[in-house]
Amino acid sequence: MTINPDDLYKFQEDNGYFKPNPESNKKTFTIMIPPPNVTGQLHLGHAFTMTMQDIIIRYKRMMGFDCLLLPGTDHAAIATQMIVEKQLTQKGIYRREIGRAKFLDYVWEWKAECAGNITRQLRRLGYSSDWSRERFTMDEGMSEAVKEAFIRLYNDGLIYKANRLVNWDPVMLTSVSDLEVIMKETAGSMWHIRYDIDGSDESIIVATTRPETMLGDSGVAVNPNDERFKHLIGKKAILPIIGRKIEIVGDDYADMTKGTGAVKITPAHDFNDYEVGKRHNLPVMNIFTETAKIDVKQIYDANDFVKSLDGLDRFEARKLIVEKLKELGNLVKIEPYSHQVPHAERGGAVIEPRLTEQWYCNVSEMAKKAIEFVKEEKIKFVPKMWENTFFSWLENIQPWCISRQLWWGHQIPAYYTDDGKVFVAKSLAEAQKMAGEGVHLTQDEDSLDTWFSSGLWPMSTLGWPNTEAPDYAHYFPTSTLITGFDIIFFWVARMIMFSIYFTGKAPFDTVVLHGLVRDEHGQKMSKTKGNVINPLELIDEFGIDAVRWTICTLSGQGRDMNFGRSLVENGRKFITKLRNAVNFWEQKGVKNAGDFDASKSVASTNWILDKMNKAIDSATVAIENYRYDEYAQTLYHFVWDDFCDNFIELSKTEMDGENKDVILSGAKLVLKNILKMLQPVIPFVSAELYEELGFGPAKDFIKESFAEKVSVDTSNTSDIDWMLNVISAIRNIRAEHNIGFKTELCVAFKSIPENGKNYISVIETHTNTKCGDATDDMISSVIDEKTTLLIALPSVDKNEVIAKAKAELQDVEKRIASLNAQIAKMEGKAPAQVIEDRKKSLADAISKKTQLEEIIGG
RNA sequence: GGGUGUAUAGCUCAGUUGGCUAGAGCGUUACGUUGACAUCGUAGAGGUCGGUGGUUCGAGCCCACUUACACCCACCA
Repeated sequence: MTINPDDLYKFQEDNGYFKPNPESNKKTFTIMIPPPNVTGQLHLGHAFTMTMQDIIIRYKRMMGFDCLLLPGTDHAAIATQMIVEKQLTQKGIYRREIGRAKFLDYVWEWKAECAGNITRQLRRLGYSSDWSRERFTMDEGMSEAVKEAFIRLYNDGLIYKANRLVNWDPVMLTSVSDLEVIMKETAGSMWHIRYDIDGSDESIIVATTRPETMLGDSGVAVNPNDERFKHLIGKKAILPIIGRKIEIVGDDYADMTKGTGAVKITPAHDFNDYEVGKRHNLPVMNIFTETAKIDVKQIYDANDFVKSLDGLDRFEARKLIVEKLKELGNLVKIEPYSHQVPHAERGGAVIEPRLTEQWYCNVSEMAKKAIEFVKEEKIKFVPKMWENTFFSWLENIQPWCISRQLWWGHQIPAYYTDDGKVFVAKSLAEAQKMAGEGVHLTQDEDSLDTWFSSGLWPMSTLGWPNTEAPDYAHYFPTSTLITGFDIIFFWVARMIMFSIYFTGKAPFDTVVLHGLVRDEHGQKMSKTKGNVINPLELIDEFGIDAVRWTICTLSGQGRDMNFGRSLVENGRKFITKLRNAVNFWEQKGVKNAGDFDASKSVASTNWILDKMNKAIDSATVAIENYRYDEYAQTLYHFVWDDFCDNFIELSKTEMDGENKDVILSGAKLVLKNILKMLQPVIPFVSAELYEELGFGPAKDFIKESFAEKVSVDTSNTSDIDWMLNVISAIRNIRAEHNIGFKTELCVAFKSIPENGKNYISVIETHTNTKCGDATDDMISSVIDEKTTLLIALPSVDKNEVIAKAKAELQDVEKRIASLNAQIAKMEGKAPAQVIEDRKKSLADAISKKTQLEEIIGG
């Protein structure tokens, strides 16, 4: 019987298995999804984040917490608007022509389709979230939260309007925040241009990477300490081409070591120049349209040449201006120059600083609080190193430009009278009340930065601003946030700031940050490289459990994760191994085995139960510390090496004897706990096997408690470890001497209750002999504890054994010498325990030496 | 320019507060496999832990310097 994961998921979803139960008085554990953008499909990075969350949630559920995993999506203002606009443009539909309302209809249509896809994909991942609580950052409750937050911040004086230079995207025609600007190293040129000095034979040479902006120059800055130019301060330079007289000012901003030491000042198109201009009262002249084309209307002294540039793109204009300068003889030189050019994160347009009026949010106080909370460990970062990144950003935080000239998003709840008075209110009606009856009001056309609403996510999804909302009261603050490090500033920091500001509480107590998902060789996945892996295709090919398992093995230290198909193949192999082990025990009748009776336990069951206890311990520590990789590794090693390779093999020789019952019941107990530990990672296969082994219906496995340790007599477990070492050593010799060709060396293990000792027997069996047939009469030699295994192999050529022993003796002697030296140096300085250990090693080595000498001597 | 991270086997990576002879998976070599194994088992080979110097009885781990790569931030001359 196999179970279709999608069917099991659907059943569990339909029957409320993923829903929390606020009525229960269990401790809550809550994770909010980092809402994926409604811009397309989920990628592998999403699969990682979501699986990491789901593993923790499933684990915590088994640990007895009332768990809420809340799903949802983000409207992703600029990204989504761009995608939809692009699609419409291809169909010959233009946003500006159809107008805001109609355009938004299209976007909502797209959103519905896209969010539907995303949620379907999340379900296929096995994301055990409560879909009845699904949210979207632009749904009604969210709007309520956004308005409330905006109004409160406005009333508190933290949100305000200001006319400043902003990062302007001349393609999307909107402002963007500093974070949305990506600096790209770009090969360009440095143009050295000579500006003559008014009323003098002198001239000054400025260097620039953007000659076209000279049309907006209103000054030249030199360093006041620069002996070369000191005397020019206060004089005027004559702007070539136009002939405008512009002031030469002394300002520290001018760096004597950079360029020519003199820098042209274009206050309207450069953030630094803007500041310099302000300091020296230089005029601000905007020379571009909103699409970054030359706008001659704004250039009061434009001559015919400049007029001929009207409407030209900035880069086109650059060429013509450079030509002109060359022609006029003002171009001194051109050097190739590589520099950082700002690009829009979305769309990639070259950003043009532009003077506009925008809404800002002053977050400096919030940032201080956020830092305080993290320093006081009210919020912990995993891994901790990200705290530094977090601090350094918050310590230098600038006012956040929150308005966007976009249609898709939360429209700013500000209303203007015809004469420009502003009323900030939740609705037109409320604004009307404030403004007075009959006053004509229009709402601000702009919308909010998408991160403004997602910054409220952990609160707003639960019902805030209604602090009485049952979910908010019960599940806020949330527990853990799991997301990529790339949105620490965009999202994590904003959530923390907002939550503290509005509720006084941290939105979560732990932030788990993971790295980027790369390909097998650590290369970034990109379409151009063709190494992008679609998670859904992987699921189709390998099954969701194998994919989840692989994700788990790779999600560890918060570093980048290298993902390749071969790793998923390994995951699939592990699952196959598990199935085969279950299959083996089923054939042996484990289903009908009774409860494990510790009083009848034998060495091998004690041994495996002891290993199980240790596995439970280390697995628990691993997952509590978000060390998914260690969790997976612990289980892998326990299942494959301890349980399959050793316990199953050991039990084969015992299964036909009087210990059969206890072995089967022991195996059953171990199997159940293995499945329980695997449930969070591979929920579907584990559920299927759970049912197959008769533990209960697959659908209910998710509700099981987590694996628990059992009390076990460990007095004779080391015998098994010793024996495994013996077996391994025997095999080593056998392989080296090529003994046992066509035969299998079977090592049987037997507990004799009469004398309380464990014996092992080394048996040469023919391949068609059942392993389980090993019985007393097949024992060819009985080895007592500590007897060297070499003796147990009568068929070994004596000379070879001696040769080998001689070689080994040399190593042992070296080791004894080294240990002696170490111990001598340590004496009185190292901890007693360490010295003891070292002495024990020395004793072992000496005893080994004696044995070897006996062999050689004999 | 400032900051962070990484460097350990052919590849991808683990390695807790320093402590016995540095581990895993894949790959590789040899042997075996019709008895749970869509393969599996067993064994082997493979490492002066990026470099130099230091602290220590003892360093992959701590300190200083250094090299290479990656990423983040920063005022585009």
